[in-house]
Amino acid sequence: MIEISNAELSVMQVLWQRQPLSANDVVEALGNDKDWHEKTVKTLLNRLVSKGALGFDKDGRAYLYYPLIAEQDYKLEQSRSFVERIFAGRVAPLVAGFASQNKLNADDVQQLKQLIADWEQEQHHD
Amino acid sequence: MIEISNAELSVMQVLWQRQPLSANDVVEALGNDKDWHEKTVKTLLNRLVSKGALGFDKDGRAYLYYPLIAEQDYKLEQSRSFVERIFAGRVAPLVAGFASQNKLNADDVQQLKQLIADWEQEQHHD
DNA sequence: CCTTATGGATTACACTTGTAATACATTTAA
DNA sequence: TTAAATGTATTACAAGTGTAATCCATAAGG
Repeated sequence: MIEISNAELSVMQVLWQRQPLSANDVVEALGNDKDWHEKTVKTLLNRLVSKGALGFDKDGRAYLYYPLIAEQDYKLEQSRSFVERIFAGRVAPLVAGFASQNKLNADDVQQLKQLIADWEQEQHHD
Repeated sequence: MIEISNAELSVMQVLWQRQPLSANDVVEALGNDKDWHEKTVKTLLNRLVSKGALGFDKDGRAYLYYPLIAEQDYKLEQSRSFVERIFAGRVAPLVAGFASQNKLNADDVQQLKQLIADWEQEQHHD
């Protein structure tokens, strides 16, 4: 899988939200969170293109960038490898950590319950 | 928080399991999984000491290394920052990803249910 | 005692990453 | 029509990382 660095990820997030975008659009979209020079963002765009994470179409002189890898795929793979690395592949201990730090709210718990219900439903089908 | 690289983390895991250990013990313990030269492991030990992640006592000529940061603390912090970076701080979507890939087993679900039960119990106390 | 092996310390070196600056080719404005 | 602005491409440069090799002191073996 393509390696995307932290800084690059921020750029990907923008383009996962809205695409295609010109370099300037991306710079602007990042403006709120990041304090990056325009040149920095362009470097990141370039690197992402080199890595095959972004593609672009030409729009006159400018480029319009779009993601070549799906957000879902990327996040799944990252989760898998993170949980593998840190928790030997088990996700429950990670959630336990959140729980222990009071980082779970009612929404999270609601969603988790739903996931569990779905999972159990699934088991019955087998 | 101290930054620990991937390779360094493998060394930490060994010492979190058993401590203190000599450099050679660590090399040996890693032997199964990693195909690292002894010199490589010693470099990693050195870097971890520089970073303040490991300490050591002298045992004659050799050093006996031990962790200076707690496994729990480290993993909590890593989880927090990972989930922040990838899932905007919400843990449920991560679990959903695992669910969608059939990466949840009965054990995981059992543990999650328990966590939820504990969480709900906690709410009542407030 | 002298040589060799062994432990840690220092050095190496290419690649990635964060963070731009500079160069170069065109548009566009004056 | 010429200078300034603007887009991309190339170059920069230090810090971190993976992966060792070399150096140096000393302990241990012969």
